[in-house]
Formats: sequence, C-alpha cells, structure tokens
Amino acid sequence: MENEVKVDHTEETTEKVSKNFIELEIEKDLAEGVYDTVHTRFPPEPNGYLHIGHAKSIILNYGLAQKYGGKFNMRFDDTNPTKEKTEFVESIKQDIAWLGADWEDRLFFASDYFDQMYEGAVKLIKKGKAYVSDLSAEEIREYRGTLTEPGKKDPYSDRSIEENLDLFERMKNGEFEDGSKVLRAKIDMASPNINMRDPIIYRVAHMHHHNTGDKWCIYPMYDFAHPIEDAIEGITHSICTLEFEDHRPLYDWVVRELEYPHPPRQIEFAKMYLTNVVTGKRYIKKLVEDGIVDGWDDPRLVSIAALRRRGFTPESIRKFVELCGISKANASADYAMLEYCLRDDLKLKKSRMMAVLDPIKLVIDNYPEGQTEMLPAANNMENPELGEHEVPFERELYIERDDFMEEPPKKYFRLFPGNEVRLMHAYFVKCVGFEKDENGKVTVVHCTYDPATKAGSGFSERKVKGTIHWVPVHSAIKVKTRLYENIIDEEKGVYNEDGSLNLNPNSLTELDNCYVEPAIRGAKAYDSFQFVRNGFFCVDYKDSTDEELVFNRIVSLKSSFKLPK
RNA sequence: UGGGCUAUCGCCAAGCGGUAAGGCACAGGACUUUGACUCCUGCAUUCGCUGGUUCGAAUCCAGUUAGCCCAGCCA
Repeated sequence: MENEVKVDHTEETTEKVSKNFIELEIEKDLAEGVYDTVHTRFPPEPNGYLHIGHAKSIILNYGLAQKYGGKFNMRFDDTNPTKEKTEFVESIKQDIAWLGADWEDRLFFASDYFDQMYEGAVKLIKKGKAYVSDLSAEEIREYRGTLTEPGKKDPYSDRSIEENLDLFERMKNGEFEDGSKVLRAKIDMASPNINMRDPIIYRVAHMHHHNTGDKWCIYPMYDFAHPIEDAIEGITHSICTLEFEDHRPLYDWVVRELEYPHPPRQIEFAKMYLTNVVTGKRYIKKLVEDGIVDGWDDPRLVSIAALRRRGFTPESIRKFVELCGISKANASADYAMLEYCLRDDLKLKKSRMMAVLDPIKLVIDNYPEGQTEMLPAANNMENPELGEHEVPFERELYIERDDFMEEPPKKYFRLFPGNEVRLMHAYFVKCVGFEKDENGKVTVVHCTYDPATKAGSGFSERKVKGTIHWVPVHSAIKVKTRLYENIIDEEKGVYNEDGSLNLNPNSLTELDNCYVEPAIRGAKAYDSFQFVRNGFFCVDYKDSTDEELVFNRIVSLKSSFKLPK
C-alpha cells in the first residue's frame, strides 16, 4: 500500500514523509468500512491548567479530524465534582482556541449525559451485568485481590435484578450516605486485568456539581462514563494516552453491553515530555505557593498560559508536536527541539530591532556633537514585506558590553583597540581608546567613524569581520528584559528533601538597564520582536506599564562564538 | 512471582522479509550589514541481548534483559 503522503494545500505544508500508526489504523478502518468518517475529541477534566503535554493530544485529535475531513469535539470530562471547577473550564477553552483547534459548535460536558448514563446503568442491571454492593472501600480493595492474586467474589453480587434496581434508584434518590453503596459491573473477579474485576461504575457523592448543581448525588466513574460519552457523540476514534491501554477491554465491554450500534474505538499513544522541564502539578503548585514563580502563567513554566505569556506562538507548538511524532514509546524531547521550532516560526515574521541589554557607552570622537541623522533599517532583511523603519544615529551610542574587549582572544572580531567593525545600518568605526573607572571597569569606548562607509553606499574598499548593534544614547527607550536560561533538572528534583529549593527554576535573569531603539515605541502586550543577536522577545502583558516595557525572552539565538576560558 | 505496553544514532522518529529515511543536537566548510539566517559536508556495517528459520531478518520464531503502566468509591 502507498505509504507516502504529500500533505494538504495549506500554506504551512510541512511535508510529512510517513504516516503515524494512528493514521494507519484509521485508514485501515476506513478502507474496511468499519467507519465511514473520522470523529475525534479532546476530553480534559476541568481540574487544572493545560500544559504542553496536552497540546500534543489536542493537536493530534484536531489534526486527525482535519486530515480525514471529519469532526473534532471539545468535551469536558466532568464526572467527579470533587475536583472540578468552572474556572478551569474557561482557561482550557481559551488555551485550546489559542492553539487553533476549532470545535465549531460542538462543546460538550460529560455531565450533560448523566441521564443517559443512569439509563445505561439500569440497562446493565436488567441484563444482570451490574449489582449494588454494600462493601466498604477497604473491603472492596481486599476483595479485589492483588496484582498476582485473583480477587474474591463480592458477597452482594448475587442480589436479584429487582433488588438491584430498587437499591440503585434509592442511591440516586439520596437515601444512602457517601461511600455506603456502589454500583459494580459484574465481569470477572479473577481476571488478570484488575480493571475487569467487577469495576465500580457509580459511586454516591452528595456534592454540588459545577454544571448540574445538586441534581445528582451519584456520579459515574470514568471507565463507565467515557465510552458512553464517546458513543453518544458519535466519536469513531477515541485517542488517549498509554496508561489507559489496560482499560480498553472495559471500554469495549461497556459499549458492547450497552449495545451501541457504531461503537467507538480506543487507540492509545505515548505522552511526550520535555527533558529537564518541570511539569508535575505538585511541584508547580509548591513553586506558586512559595512565591518562586508568579502564578500558573509564569513564563518559566510550560503551561499553555505560560507559553503564551512568554511569547510562544501556536504555530511553533504545532510544529513541535509534528516534529516529535506519535508513537507508543515513552519519550522525552530535547528542549532544543522546541527552541528550533520557535526560531523557525519567528525568524521571518518578526521585526528585527537593535536592543542593548548590557550597555556600555561608545563615543564617536569625530562625529559632530549635537548632530543626528536618521538611518533606514529594514525590519527584516530576509523578509522585505515587513518594511523598514528609521533609527537615529548620534555621536554617543550604547553598545553591548561584550562587544568590546580590551584584550581580545583569538578570533574575536568585534571591537578592541585598533580594530574596525561595522555599526549595523550605519558606519564602520575604529576603536581608538577607552576609559576605565577606579575598579578597572571599562566605562566608555572611543572610536572614529569613516563617513565613506555608510550603510547602503556600496562602499567596498575594505571589509570588516564584525558587525555590532547599537542604540542612540539620547533617544533610546529604556526597558526591562527577563532572560530564562536553564531548565530545572527533574532528576535532581526541584526541592531538596528538607524542602529547600534545589535549583533556580529556569534561572531567571532580570536586566533593568536595557535600551531599545526608538522604533519600539508603542509596542503593546504580546507584541514580539527579534532583538539583534539577543534573541526573540515578547512584551509581558502582566508586568509592563505605561512607563516601562518588560520583555520576556522567548528564545535565544544560536551562537557559536564562545569566549575561551 | 499476575496482566498490559515499549525497546532503531546524544534526543525524537521512519521502517511492516530484500540489504538502516528524516528532523533536532553536534562537528567542519562557504556565505554574511546579526559569529544569526541560508547553503554545502560529515555523523548507526547496525536495529536491547542470545539463538533459530531464510539465498536474504531491524522486520518472522523461541528465549532473555531493561524500562513504563495497573491493586482510587481519580481521570
């Protein structure tokens, strides 16, 4: 069979050479007529914020529906009121929409199907396939057996259908206390698969539900509810993660016993982690509580909200998911792969600005005092569509502190005494001296410029090896920047055993004496730019003020020059 | 010691009996008004291990090892 595919007609046609195993399975189903369409869903429980791991599932499910001309549903799996909140419903919807997965008008809640689930349970009872048990939680655990020993028959499993029907209805009517009774599916207490040992399918919980209020005091368990939700919505392929593989026999049992005409099919894939990145909810919760990060959307985290705040694009995340692929092997991707996707997406889309993060003054001795000339600068040399802007050139400029060295190592070709470099968009300048303070720290660098070398003049008498960026002292705009570098090493742990912080999360560096060329004026929250040689930055929506912009570094540029130690 | 799943380059990942794709990372080189970008070049005689079947095996068989998941009235 043809195993090559030249993907769609969408602009972003990143060509995929081979299909993943899920696509292969789906195509087989389609070819064999098992299904005549593809209908997928993303079913999160609204009990927290989504992170990059969820993005894989969202993009996978939505992408499958797109690829096969099918539909994609959004569904909140809210069958356990003890953990769910409306607050999370909203954040999850926002995150998914931001990622670009469109559920159109198909937004559902598992709790919308509670009536049908109840009827399903009654049907099971009538078929003699479910019974009400009075065993306590501890007893249930004992009777279930262990991984190596079979379970024992539940003493209540022989109740008559009539009695079960009566008891179950009374459970629904609130006659029993939480934990006093459960409804169990009657399958096989000796099954080597623990999930099949008469799993609980309904429990009593007198609790207010975010969607159904106080209508119910019994709630279905995931294993019973999920297949029903899928079947009701006409889902064909129920894609989930590996840990549910053991549940598939039960999933199939439910749709079979309930006699759904077109039962959905569950297919599992492996989660993807990022190497050395903290995703554990308990760690993040503690980091938030300890005030080490400033909430679930702190740019150092990898929740979708955090990535958005930091300046990631949905395109880059989609690209990342696509690059990682889908398989059944537990894997953890290098952060470098994500960074690559980010740079790749941003490099042609964002304006390139000169920004000096760690300034040192450069004085051009032979440039007239008080003179200013406006120099044209392409917004993106590789993408003329982005237009151009002007940058004022003066006698006094700021340059990057590490663009000057008093005693340069071999192969350093920026500024050092006697060396000539190009000031980006401007002139060649030659270093003629420098000043130091009492601590030996360089404070000012002096140079002379050559008017003949103006950018765009076609000057070609001589060449320079280095080009450095700069910003005019008097009209540059002062901003704050935040750099995020190393990611927490999960193996060592975020916290030590005594509770002290082990590593600085993503080692945040805040720089508050940075200057950007005046063209940055008017930048708004979420606007992002490439700062020449410093990477891509995004205006922080939370901490920027009218007086001062705060930039988050989205990703740094690759740099191959390293100072020899 | 039960059941399920997985094992191909530092990291992802194709491969489905015909003689190891691709990407990331890395290393060299060219180019360059960002040491970026782009462009070349290099990067698994070998597919967890051991046997077997075959003219031929990463792909089939047997065994073995390692890792992940399962004993919530969580999802």
